[in-house]
Amino acid sequence: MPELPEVEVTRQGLAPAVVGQRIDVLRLGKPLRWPLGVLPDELVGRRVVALRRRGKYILMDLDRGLLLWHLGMSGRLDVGVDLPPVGRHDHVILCLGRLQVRLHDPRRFGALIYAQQESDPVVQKLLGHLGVEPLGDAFTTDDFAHALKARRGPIKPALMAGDIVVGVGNIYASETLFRAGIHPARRAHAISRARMDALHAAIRAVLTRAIAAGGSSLKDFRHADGALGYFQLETRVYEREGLPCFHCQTPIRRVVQAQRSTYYCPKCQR
DNA sequence: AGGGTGACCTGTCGGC
DNA sequence: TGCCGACAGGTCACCC
Repeated sequence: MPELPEVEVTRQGLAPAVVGQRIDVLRLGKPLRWPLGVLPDELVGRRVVALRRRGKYILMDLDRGLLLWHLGMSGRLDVGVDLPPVGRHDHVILCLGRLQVRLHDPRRFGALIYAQQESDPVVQKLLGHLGVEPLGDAFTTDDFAHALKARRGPIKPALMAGDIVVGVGNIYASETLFRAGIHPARRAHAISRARMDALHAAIRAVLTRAIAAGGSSLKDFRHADGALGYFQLETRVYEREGLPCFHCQTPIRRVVQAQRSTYYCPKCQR
């Protein structure tokens, strides 16, 4: 579910509540994608120092070590002092004083991992191969064009792979390609430099706008405080198969690429 | 090395 | 109503 905007909105909502707080209890429910890597009891007493984001991971820095959170496809973090009773899909419960943080994840593709430091092999295995942050200064048009030139496959899976640029998942890949007027099956290296630049700009614009809208709440996603995101009201092609393109009225098409649905306008995108 | 595929897990929805 | 397949925001290991 959560792509970069949803993870960033989650981080922003969680940070003011948990930074400076001390972990009193950590309870684990059904197993997630990977084991925690430490006994929960050993984390008791540690203090949350900062919350960062790298791609779709949330890095929770503790006064000793760090916790790496991932929301998978269906995960969300709920935070509050008065949350409803624990449900069957609340697989991690973190108590910080009266405050609770819960990882709610029906499909359990999410993860919570502990490491002593960011340079640990466990962390590097997950983060080491990631591309640049799309909203940072390191995401330049020159580097982006250079990386795309080295890809012979279709642009949409290349965009989602995460080794060129992070955070663009299935919704935002379709949306950014629509806004840049690029057909999702176009070979990456064959896109003109001008259109690569347009895609670069679209990635920044769409992700920035999606964060401002609070992310996309399709099924499970909610902010840490339970609020919904509204970017799904602004999508132009995603899940709009057969509906008229907002620009030219041509019916939006759905195709499958690398086993994921792709939505595009056959007239506006070439 | 890039790119495709299956796997992980649970829930929902549409068709018969 | 019940069953069955398709599909859902991610990403890893594995194959060529």
